[in-house]
Amino acid sequence: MKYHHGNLKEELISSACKICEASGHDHMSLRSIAKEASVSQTAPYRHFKTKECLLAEVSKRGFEELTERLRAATSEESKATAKDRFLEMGLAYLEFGLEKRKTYDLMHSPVIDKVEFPELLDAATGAFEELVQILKELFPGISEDLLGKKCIKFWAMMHGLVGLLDMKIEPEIDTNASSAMSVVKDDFRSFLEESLEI
Amino acid sequence: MKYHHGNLKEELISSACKICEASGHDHMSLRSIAKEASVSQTAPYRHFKTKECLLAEVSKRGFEELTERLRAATSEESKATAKDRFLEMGLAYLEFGLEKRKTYDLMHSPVIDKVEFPELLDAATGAFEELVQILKELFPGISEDLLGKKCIKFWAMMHGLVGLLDMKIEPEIDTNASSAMSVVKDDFRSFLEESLEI
DNA sequence: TATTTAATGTATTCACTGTCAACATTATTG
DNA sequence: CAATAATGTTGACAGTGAATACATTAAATA
Repeated sequence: MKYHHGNLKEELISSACKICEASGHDHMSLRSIAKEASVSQTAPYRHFKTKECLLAEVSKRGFEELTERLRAATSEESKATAKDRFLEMGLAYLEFGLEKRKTYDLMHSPVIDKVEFPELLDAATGAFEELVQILKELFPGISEDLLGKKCIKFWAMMHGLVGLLDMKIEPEIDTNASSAMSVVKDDFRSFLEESLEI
Repeated sequence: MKYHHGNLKEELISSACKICEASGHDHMSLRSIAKEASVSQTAPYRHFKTKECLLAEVSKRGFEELTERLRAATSEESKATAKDRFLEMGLAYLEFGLEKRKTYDLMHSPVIDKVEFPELLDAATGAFEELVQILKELFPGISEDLLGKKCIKFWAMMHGLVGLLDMKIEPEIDTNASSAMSVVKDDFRSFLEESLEI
């Protein structure tokens, strides 16, 4: 058992990611993270000025993974049409939001002020940029103005949908057909397609 | 200074609401709430089994106010068309989300599991029902299936938009015209109108 | 009305948290 | 090889949610 860990920073981050996805970001304590990395409770302070900095890093990793998934979904290698790749992107966004629900929460939690973490903001913007790119391809020559609207519309719908899928607020209408989940499962394509129009 | 407060439960809730909107739900401590109500730090436990129960109450009040605002916006007294009242509702939702941002965060925070608080879930569903009603009026005889889709689409867009307006994730396109805020200010009506189509 | 009983508020304590300062060990470098 | 920087540990502090035992008052009952 050597005194110096060697790669503690990385290990702390991955421990934090693990705990986050397992228990949610409000159950992430520095002590538990340190314990997970088999290190003393104050060791993290050699690598992160504050707990928030570590959380910001976890959040950043989340956005990076999201970006990666969105990029993969819209990869031109698939030789699908731009529209199909756009639809794949919507699905990828939702899948990420549902698979990594707790991380997704952290990424959008107000406990981390993105303004204080430029790299986090960059990572978040990077994910957004994937959307901008595919929409530019889908609508060649589109005005910046209209492009912005389409982006926001799509992003808001996706973000809102992920939120709804967990809230279980459902109207008192036919609970089977009307659940948010059913929209995703049965009609997500048309749901998304429609979002292209403005 | 009498020993028994008389109306402590209510005062605790309003103190909690105050602190929530002032500092955000992750800065709400039972001690600060109790202090705000000029009472000992364990007094809240006579009225709330756990802190989460108090937070749930604050969240519930939030949904009730939202419901009230949505109802007012769609009130038939205005004699406006159903469509106009629907648009007013969208605006009211956004206004609530922006004015009471921190409370809105609590209302959608995963720290409160709505399944454990039926009354909270009812309050949340109540707000949703306002949307269901106006859409039923707007589309007489609409199928339950389609109604559900329209509801979810609107709700997701509104929820997503409120989230985006605070995140400040903006694409690297014209930052003035493309900001989420500008969509709200300049084109919210058409943005919303379009959301009616499916 | 008198007395019992339930409701409500307090004081004390506990384990846990983020953070800090002081110290120990190891790696780096002149 | 010695000095110094980097990295990890120990122990402490104030603030947190929560539980317990106790104090005070309101309500119910005889």
